[in-house]
Amino acid sequence: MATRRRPTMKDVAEHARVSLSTVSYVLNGTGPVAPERRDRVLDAVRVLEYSPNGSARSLKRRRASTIGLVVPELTNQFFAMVAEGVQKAASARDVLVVLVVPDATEQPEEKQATLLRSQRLDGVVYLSGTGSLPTAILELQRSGPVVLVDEQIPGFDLPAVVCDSRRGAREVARHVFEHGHRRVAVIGGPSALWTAQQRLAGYREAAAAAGLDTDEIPVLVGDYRQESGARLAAQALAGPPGTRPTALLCANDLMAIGALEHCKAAGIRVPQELSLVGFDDLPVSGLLTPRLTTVRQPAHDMGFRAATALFDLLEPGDAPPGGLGMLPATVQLRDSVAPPAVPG
Amino acid sequence: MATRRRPTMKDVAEHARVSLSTVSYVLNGTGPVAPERRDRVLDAVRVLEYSPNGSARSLKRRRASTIGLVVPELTNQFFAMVAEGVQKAASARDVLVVLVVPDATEQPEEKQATLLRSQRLDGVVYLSGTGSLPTAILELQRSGPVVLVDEQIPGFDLPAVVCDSRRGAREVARHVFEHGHRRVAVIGGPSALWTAQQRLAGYREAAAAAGLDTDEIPVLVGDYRQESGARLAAQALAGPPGTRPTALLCANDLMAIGALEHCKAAGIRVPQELSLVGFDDLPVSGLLTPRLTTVRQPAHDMGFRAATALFDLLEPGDAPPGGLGMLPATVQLRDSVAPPAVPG
DNA sequence: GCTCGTCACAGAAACGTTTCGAGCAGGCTA
DNA sequence: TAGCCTGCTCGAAACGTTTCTGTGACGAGC
Repeated sequence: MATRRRPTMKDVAEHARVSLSTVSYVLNGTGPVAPERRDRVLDAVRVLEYSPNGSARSLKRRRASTIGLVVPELTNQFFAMVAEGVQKAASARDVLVVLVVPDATEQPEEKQATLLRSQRLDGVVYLSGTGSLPTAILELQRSGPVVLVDEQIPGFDLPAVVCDSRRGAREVARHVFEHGHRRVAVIGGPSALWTAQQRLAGYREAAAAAGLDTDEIPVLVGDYRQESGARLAAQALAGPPGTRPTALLCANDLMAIGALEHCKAAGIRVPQELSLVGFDDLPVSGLLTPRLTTVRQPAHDMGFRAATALFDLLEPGDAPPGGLGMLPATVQLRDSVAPPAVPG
Repeated sequence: MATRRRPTMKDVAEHARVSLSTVSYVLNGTGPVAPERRDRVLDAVRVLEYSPNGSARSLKRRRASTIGLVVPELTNQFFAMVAEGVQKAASARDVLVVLVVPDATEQPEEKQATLLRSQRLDGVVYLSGTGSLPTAILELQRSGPVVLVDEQIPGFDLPAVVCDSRRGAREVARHVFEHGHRRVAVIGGPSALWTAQQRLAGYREAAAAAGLDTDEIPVLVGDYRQESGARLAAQALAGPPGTRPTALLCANDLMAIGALEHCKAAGIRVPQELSLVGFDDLPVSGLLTPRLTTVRQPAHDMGFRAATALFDLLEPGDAPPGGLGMLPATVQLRDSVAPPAVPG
């Protein structure tokens, strides 16, 4: 017995004794079809177990019903949460989400653009994370809509869903300064990234408001990964005891966790000897000892909004590219901040 | 100026003054083409910025160069790590990975099968996680290759990449019993899942070896999520002090973390008053206080192998469905296990 | 009783590839 | 020189949809 091939619309049409176009009309709900013939078609579909060929459909419709999701790394739970939000918005529209993790690939940037141009993706939600060049985004953007998450490129007004990182950073830093810290260090993100710049700016605003000379605050540049947090914490705390910072402002939770890791290894007690704050509020951050004081971003919501905005862009029917705008970032006060051991 | 349409092979052919088929031969490396004409084609491709239309290609080739990745939830870092492994194997072959998160969707199971039948996915890597019915997998499997990760369905010999959960569970439990614990409770995974069964079996083997009556060990059934860990820990520890278990064997780290969360809230000191072990070795597990004793699964590698096996299945050219087999699970001894407060 | 619209339907032309078969040179063996 | 292979090239037919255009039938209006 020959392996039976998958049924096509033609088979359905013959089985239902109607034309190809009628089947198409029934399946898509376009065009008027008499009830009796509609039922015949639907029956045939059921009997033959027909399901439409997505490739042919994409080819004809000039739309893949698929979007890309570029994530720097999945093991960062913040990205994972955003990804779930994107998934949710997409699945509600029967749109597939293809995952692109540039770091796991060899030729990252070029491939991405090629991918979009190959008509297999209608658009892209882009999470810039560990410091890739934003110029790649512009290249992408030439051939299809791109919505940024937590990123903005000065001078190019690309659609983006962002959080008020600056304000969040300012408030969490203010919390630190209100405890009396005067010598602090910043473990920042990749300086090319908008979030890194915003958070740093927020820290500086708070420092200035506390009467500090912002130029004297050391800024160590990390890559938003745990390892760099540990390494830079070691570096920041290397000086002689009297001159060491009493608090570390980390631009994301992962680096704060790395810093905490270093402190445990080095026998530095947190928060008694060193205060620590992060950014993102990962699910795990509340479980550490001490529980990490940080800033929460509505990750799931950001992903959902970004995807929704992308769909609005793709079908400029009804709504303007809404949903964009600045989401609040809220400080989560917990246990990793305490007054410095030696005030002043 | 009219918005210029995307160039097609026809445009390339005209620009290079060759036929359509010649262009195709050059692009795919199939069929002999004289060097001089080959260069003409390649030039034209560059000049016109041509890139092939993926939909048309898929339609003609009867292959989408896309696989599906079904994950119960991304925020579980174990799944995220597996996903990265899958990504890596796929991107090496220019295959796209579409993410399917049934929980984020409304009609989970039915949609998945439909998806595979629509020729938009060549195959699927399936991570069964929080307890969906394995029967859905069989339905999927009827219309395309499916490779399971950390799951096996008795009676159906589906390709799967698994870890030796049973052995890992046995050894970590033995470690607990060697510390003198006699009253333990199991916080298990969904009983429909192979991993849950295996791990429970491993725990029981160790208990039997320690001379315990395995029937007397309470088994609380969770769903591999943190919340259920916290809830079930509360339940397990509810009895009067003398009868409470002195150790909790948790079938994955997330539930162990939940249990730890409950202990902190309830003022139960770990490991002094209660020992705790998990399974998976999430990146975060070594950072908790106390650091969690658990069993490491090579998550990234599992994902990579599963995807590789899927590709072998899709192109039955060279290798047999290799890469399948049982990977080792290695115990990570850390600080969450100590002798019971009152031995005996 | 004829034309005119409307309503259902069918035919056929795309969409952009891949690939089979045929054609057409030119060099080789008899 | 006739025949034959070999190497390159092209035309054309798919692949399975969507959708434009055309065409009967039918009722209404003069």
